[in-house]
Amino acid sequence: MSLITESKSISHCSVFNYNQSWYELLTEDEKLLIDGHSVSLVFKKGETVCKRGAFASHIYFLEEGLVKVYLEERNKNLILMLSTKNNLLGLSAIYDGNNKLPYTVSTYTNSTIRMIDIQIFRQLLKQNSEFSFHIISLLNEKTAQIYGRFFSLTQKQLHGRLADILLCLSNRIFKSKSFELPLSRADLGDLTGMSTESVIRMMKEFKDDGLIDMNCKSIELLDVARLERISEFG
Amino acid sequence: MSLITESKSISHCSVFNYNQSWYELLTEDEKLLIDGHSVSLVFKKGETVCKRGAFASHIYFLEEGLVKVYLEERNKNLILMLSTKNNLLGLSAIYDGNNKLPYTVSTYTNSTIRMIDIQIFRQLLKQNSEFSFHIISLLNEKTAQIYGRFFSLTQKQLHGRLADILLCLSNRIFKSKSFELPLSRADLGDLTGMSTESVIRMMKEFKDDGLIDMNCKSIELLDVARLERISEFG
DNA sequence: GGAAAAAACTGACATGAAGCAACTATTTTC
DNA sequence: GAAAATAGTTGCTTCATGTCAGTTTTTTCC
Repeated sequence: MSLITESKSISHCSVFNYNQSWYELLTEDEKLLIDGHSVSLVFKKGETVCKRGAFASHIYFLEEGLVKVYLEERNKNLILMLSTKNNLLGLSAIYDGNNKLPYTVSTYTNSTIRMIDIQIFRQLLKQNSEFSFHIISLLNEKTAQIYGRFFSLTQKQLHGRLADILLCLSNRIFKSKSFELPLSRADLGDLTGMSTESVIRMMKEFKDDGLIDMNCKSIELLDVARLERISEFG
Repeated sequence: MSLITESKSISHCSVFNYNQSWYELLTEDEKLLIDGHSVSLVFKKGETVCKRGAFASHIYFLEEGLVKVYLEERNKNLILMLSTKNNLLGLSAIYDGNNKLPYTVSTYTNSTIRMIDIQIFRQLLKQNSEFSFHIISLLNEKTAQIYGRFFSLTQKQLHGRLADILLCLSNRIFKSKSFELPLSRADLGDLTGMSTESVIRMMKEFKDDGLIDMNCKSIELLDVARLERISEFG
């Protein structure tokens, strides 16, 4: 067997969707510690969970809902990823020296978020290496996804980027070819690095070409194979 | 004191430059294990150290030299980061399920790289939580940097992106306002997401504006304050 | 040390994609 | 349930940036 595998094209997806097995790696005592130092809060649609630059006081576990993780500066936004339930957020704030949040998180739908004391989380990482190994694994999976999006947004043009995001929404978030979009066109722009107007124009073009069907917020992918080709050839 | 700090602008740097303190966190036995399961190799300028898609067999510790970490696909390249000595590479390959390298690494200068058996490295991560905590910290620092570049390349235009990379080279790699560039203009393009021709034009513009002095491979930053302003305002 | 290859540069040109302005549709709010 | 705000849409214009084709300079290597 060759050491080099067929070079699969670079994945471009923006969703992170992990299971909660991290919790199962903790001992009973450690679980109690987490339980005793966390609270579950409900955020309404559109609320900000945490803000880039703030001191990181918690790790966030998204129990229910849909959120965006993004960077904002001078009316320019870049959505780093979308996250669905059972996903840990704020892990990136764990590093020596700096303990500020590197991104802002806000909700698309009403969301339930367990806020875990970051000191406790740190302590568990330092004492339970099975747990910290799992977290490393998790961070690396996220990083690989970010790399894919980085490539998509910097190397492909509008068609490819829009195809990427539509496929991603269908495959990873809604797990169906037709779905109701909770994001605005402006959000799709922040996700694909294009202007709102271009999102609209490009989506209309896709509709005219029979790639998708679309009626305001409801979207259906009609020709996935062709979308994948568009995604691949940029 | 406010919980929210002044929102410092998003860092955009592409270099990673850590010390080797990870090694000091190992016990004597563990150090011996690493020593016994690693070899130090010399790569010549321009050689490929590892290739995206290959099964990850090693963690790479750059003892000396300068390398680029990048994605390539269909004659499109994106340099994710540059790395100088005392830096671990290939950590991103450590995740459950998938163990393929997410990027390609090649050298700019003759480089000495210690290749550490990835299974041993994994084992140490699983048994020494101080060590794995440090690796988490390290991964997160890298991720924060990638976010900054992601923002730079997707939200700024050419002036800003070029200013970013020049400042980065000066501050983080060469630690001097004047330096001999080991990268080609095409590499600067892959680093900033612009075409080679645009790199050349933009650098000439910077030279004409008195921001930098430049003579082929040797570059000197003349007006750092103005470059920083250009970086900030995109 | 000189030929060949690679990298750097230049100008003309084409175009992808953003910005703007105006208008409509939909949602929120009191 | 009307008014206000927000989101979606369209055509037009502009400009930033890539592409191409050609020249010059630098580097590589027998």
